[in-house]
Amino acid sequence: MAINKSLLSGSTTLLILKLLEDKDMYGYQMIEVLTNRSDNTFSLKAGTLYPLLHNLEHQGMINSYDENTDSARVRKYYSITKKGKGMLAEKQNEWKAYTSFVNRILHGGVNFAKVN
Amino acid sequence: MAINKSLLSGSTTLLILKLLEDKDMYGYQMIEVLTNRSDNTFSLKAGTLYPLLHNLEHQGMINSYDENTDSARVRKYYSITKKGKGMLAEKQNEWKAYTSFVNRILHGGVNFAKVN
DNA sequence: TTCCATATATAGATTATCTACATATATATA
DNA sequence: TATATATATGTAGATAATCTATATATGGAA
Repeated sequence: MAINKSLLSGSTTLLILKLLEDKDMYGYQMIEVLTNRSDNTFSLKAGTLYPLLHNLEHQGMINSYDENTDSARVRKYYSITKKGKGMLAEKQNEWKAYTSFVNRILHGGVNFAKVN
Repeated sequence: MAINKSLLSGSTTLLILKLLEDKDMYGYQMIEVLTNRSDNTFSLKAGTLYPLLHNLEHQGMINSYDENTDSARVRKYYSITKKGKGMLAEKQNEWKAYTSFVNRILHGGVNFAKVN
């Protein structure tokens, strides 16, 4: 399997799809969850997330629906589609392959003995 | 520790510095080694590598010297500097922190129970 | 009422990587 | 011998992911 170059930077998509696999969420909530789960070391910026969500929806990976709470405020929830689940599986494999590769370089191991 | 955003895409620098920690190498050789170690799934492009090497040298992370073989061909070898080793240590920590975070999202675990 | 948190959105800048091209030598093959 | 392929380094311009900055609007707290 060739490693998709977009993964090198694009792990944000992987994270978003994974969150939505668990449950429907709205954008601001995703930012909060990711910040909390990383102990505040990682924070996805709103200016990164919203265009990404629009793009994923355009590609048919996720769907959106407005949820009217009792107040005037409207939250835009997203759900993952079947196609999106396929993309998630793919990106998870790529993530695993790429991190295995980098870790092999960083820590050596059986393949490190290979002649160069 | 806040995760340096440049790591999300910039793991190439980490790989290069790690290779040079082991031994001096020339550019084309780095490309070959990384390709081989990844079982041909990853290939760093020359157009990516050479500007990156020039940049790292400009920053004082690596030094270069020409090695004249008996033939007319000249290979440009690079060695890592003390400063470069510092950068390598930093980037290794960031790599570890970021991959731990993503893996926590992907696989759940103790911190997964946190309330959102 | 004023400030901060919540919530979504877009424009423009930055940066890493890519493709494509250029140059030159070494080696293998037709 | 000629020609293609591998080795080796380099730059220019394009693409894509993310960022900062800005805009808008509501809810709640000081």
